[in-house]
Amino acid sequence: MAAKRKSKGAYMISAVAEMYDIHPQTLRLYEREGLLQPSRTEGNTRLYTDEDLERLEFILNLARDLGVNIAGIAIILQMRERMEEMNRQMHSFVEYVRTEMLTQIQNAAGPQSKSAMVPLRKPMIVPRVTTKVATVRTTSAPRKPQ
Amino acid sequence: MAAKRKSKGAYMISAVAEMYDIHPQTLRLYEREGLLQPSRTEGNTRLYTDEDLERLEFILNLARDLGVNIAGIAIILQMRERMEEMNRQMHSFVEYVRTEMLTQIQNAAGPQSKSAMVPLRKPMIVPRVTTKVATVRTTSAPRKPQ
DNA sequence: TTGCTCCTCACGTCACGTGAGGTGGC
DNA sequence: TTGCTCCTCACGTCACGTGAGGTGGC
Repeated sequence: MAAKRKSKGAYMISAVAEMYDIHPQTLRLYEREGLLQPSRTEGNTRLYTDEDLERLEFILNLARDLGVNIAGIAIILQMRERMEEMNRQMHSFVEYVRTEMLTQIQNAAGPQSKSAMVPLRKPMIVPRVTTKVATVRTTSAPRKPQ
Repeated sequence: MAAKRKSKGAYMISAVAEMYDIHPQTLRLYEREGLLQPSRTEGNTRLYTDEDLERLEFILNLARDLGVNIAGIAIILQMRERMEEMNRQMHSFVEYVRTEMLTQIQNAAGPQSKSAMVPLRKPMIVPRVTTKVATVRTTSAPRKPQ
């Protein structure tokens, strides 16, 4: 359940704290532990972009709902990035194959024999992938807010 | 650093505890929390297979060296399985493309025109992927053994 | 000045690991 | 019997979240 927010904004710590019902010290803690890197104004005040907030939502989902500690969140964030990168590579590979295959076939057949092209033996199956974090089967209850 | 162990074994809890310098109660805790599912003898004694031990090593790496709590380990194990599945799909897709492409080109060209085949415009780049858990940039120190 | 920001220090609570204690089967 | 197993209960320690307290700039 993402909190509503305008796009292209930049928020000071108290605004973010209110939006997500989180203590400002907790936001500073997450930064100190390397989970979030908001930019700063010249006066050293933290500024949270929409990208930071998307990341924060992910973090809060892990911390509050799933009870993951900070070390775990750091690793999960890394794995999420790795999976997104895999996804990008996969899709660009699929795209490459699609176009390159046509080119190859046309080259091989020559301009006069378009009718020689036949359908693929089986459909190309592009793996569907999500980087969302699912429910968990551990019995340890998430930490209650303190 | 994996501890040495014979393949195809099945180990009782005290053997595993000694091999990995871990308290038997901790092994029972990990099972209760859903991280490990060793089989049981008819007399209800836990039996750890090599597969269980491989999983245990992964768990201990996360818990001891990286300081991840149980909820985090559960999620990371899920993500690891998902990434391994992605890898399998990716490689089978690559294999499919390799063979299907040849078939297509040969079909299109007909038996008489093998020379019409040209090299691909650019090499096929198969994404390289690892499901290992890397070092972490959080500053929180792992829990000391107690 | 007011209301924000920054920071450090400290404390309460909970999860995790472990120890004790009692049971039962090979 | 011995030495393992099973289980539950309980405790010490640490991480996480939060509050207080003092500073400084718009």
